[in-house]
Amino acid sequence: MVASGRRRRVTIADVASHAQVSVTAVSKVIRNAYGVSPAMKSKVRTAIEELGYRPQAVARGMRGRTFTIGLVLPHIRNPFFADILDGLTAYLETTNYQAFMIQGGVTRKVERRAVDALVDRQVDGIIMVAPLAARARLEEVAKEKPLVVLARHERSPHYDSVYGDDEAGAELVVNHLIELGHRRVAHITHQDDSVARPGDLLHTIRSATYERVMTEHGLAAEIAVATSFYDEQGGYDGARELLGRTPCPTAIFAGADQAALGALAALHEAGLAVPADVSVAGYDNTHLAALPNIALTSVDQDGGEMGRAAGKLLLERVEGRTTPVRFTVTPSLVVRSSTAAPPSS
Amino acid sequence: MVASGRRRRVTIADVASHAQVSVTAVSKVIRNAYGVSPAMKSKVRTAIEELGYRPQAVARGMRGRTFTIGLVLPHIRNPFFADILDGLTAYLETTNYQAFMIQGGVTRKVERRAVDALVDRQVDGIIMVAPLAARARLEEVAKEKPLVVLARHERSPHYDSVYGDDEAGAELVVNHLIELGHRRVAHITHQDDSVARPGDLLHTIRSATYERVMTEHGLAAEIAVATSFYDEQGGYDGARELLGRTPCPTAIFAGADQAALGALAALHEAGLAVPADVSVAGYDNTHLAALPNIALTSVDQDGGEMGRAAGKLLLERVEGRTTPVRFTVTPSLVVRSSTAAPPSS
DNA sequence: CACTTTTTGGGTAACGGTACCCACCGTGAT
DNA sequence: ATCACGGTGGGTACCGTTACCCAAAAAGTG
Repeated sequence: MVASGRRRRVTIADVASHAQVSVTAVSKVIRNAYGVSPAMKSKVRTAIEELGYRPQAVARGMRGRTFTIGLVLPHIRNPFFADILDGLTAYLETTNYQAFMIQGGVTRKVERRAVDALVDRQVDGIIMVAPLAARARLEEVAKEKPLVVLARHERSPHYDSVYGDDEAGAELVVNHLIELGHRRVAHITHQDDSVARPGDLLHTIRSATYERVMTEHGLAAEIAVATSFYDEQGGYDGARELLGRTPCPTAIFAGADQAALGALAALHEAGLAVPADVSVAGYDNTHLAALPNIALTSVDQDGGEMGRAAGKLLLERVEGRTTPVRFTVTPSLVVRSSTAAPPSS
Repeated sequence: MVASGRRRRVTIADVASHAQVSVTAVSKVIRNAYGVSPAMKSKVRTAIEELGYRPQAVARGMRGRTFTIGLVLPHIRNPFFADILDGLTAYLETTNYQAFMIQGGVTRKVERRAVDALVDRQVDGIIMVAPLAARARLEEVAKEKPLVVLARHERSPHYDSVYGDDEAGAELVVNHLIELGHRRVAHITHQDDSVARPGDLLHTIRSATYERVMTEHGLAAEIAVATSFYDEQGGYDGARELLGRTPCPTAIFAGADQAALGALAALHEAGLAVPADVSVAGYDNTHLAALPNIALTSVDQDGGEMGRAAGKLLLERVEGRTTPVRFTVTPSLVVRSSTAAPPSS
């Protein structure tokens, strides 16, 4: 009645007395545990229905599961993350689990707080997308909760990994640009607060692959890398830096679509036409890349599939699996009109 | 030791025995309740420190608060939502609370599931951004948990509202376009699964204001509205529909930046130059609008401020306030080069 | 100095479920 | 008729924390 005195929730005891059975019986039915007759089952089900009972996850969590999993995203500005989330959500809809999202942010400290917050709230498992933490820290986390790591090329015995084959993807892009006739292909890469092994980070793999492929084509001397961030501002800054060098590149491979958008902006501002003067390619094939006025050549990797896989692997771990599993996605190149042969000059 | 037997967490009892005090004392210290001597306080603090104790939110939730609040976003594809989330997160950092995000999706059914999931997990309060639910349903939710509704112009006695002055914002845009000399100004609006009163929905307000301002300028005959969605595809479709009409508009006011991006794409595809042939304006002033190659005229409303305000109001309610509060943000127009005088033809 | 009041610390019953264990029942085999 | 047994239902301790209550000690009062 009082404003602060919110309506008391229906509990398992209410259901039990309404159905004239024991609390245990109700619990068994909702967990569909062994040892309940069909008659009991339907009697309890009816009572649950009639009272609109929903078990309180928090209370369940004290003894067992909360049916909650935590998704740690660096931020929600990258549409590619939205694809991952959608895939995960779609998968979880077939289960009793719910995913909550929390921002891992741009520093390890914030990321740690986010993970701690999830652990403190007894989630049943955690999915971390492109985490900054060192591998040792991830294994710590995995010791507390089932863990799946997305977008890092690690294989730990203690958690599962889901990632795209960034080496193959980067190779597709760089080869594409070189085949078009470009020699001065530049690259925009990312640097953050991460302390993972460089070889495990997707942006490091993309940039290392860029350098390798350039070298393999005898273009080692043309290697030009701008280090900034995988976001619009980063791409803008990176492109400006590259354009300031002499000679100026005829193609830019941005390690992410978001950065590619920033690069397009910088090129526009510099009065350079795309692709007539400079070609631009990105990575992730976000839906913005498909817009006709952007028409960005990009690497497609199925984010939805990655999210789905992560959810599936995580629940397997929640159910008890302890052997590590790795799930990889093969990328493909989507050529659009932001890339073309270099100016003939 | 066993793989499934994860390390037992440090509990309040461990802290108590380590500090040689009672469980009650520890509880009092972490809640900083009344009745603890400074000596006791420091003794307990040290023990907590030494054991690395963190209270388990789930257990706290059984008696009181979980220190968790739930944020229901329709989706995470709109960068404007990211601004809101950042503002909220920044505010909550000054408190003990943590926000978890969940997708409300595009249908009322999914939204309901999301809210139920939060309630079942005993969050202390809920923030819903642009909810689809009817007002009655929102009041139901508010009966269960403290609630703040963002981006809907409702004033309920049972929850708080935070929104921008969409009437003022829309007026700014339409006036701007008319002052530039446009007469055939068209509008792209949004339609979804919502069953709120039209007058409470921001997109309805924006479109109604568009019609009102047009009429006030004697342009009632020029009113042209395409109904689709506030996203890239919706803007694309809407613009194509508008371009198919005769006479074709010289300016398009898209109700959201995301839709404006789609409109830009459609115009580009149709071979029309912006702003030479057609001017385009959006709403929300997302950071994409600021990119030089997009340079979208848009309405700025401080999403971060809205998120912060929502967090503050919600915690006030959690603390016991029951009188409704309304927080509004005054928008401002940011003119960029996507709008100019109409072709002289 | 006796007596009240305040301060400080602790015991313990909840909170809402789960899961272990036990009792009962009817059946089929001996 | 006795016994063992799978199937079914229920009693209850426990999960980690809070908040109510009480007791003892300390401080203040006449």
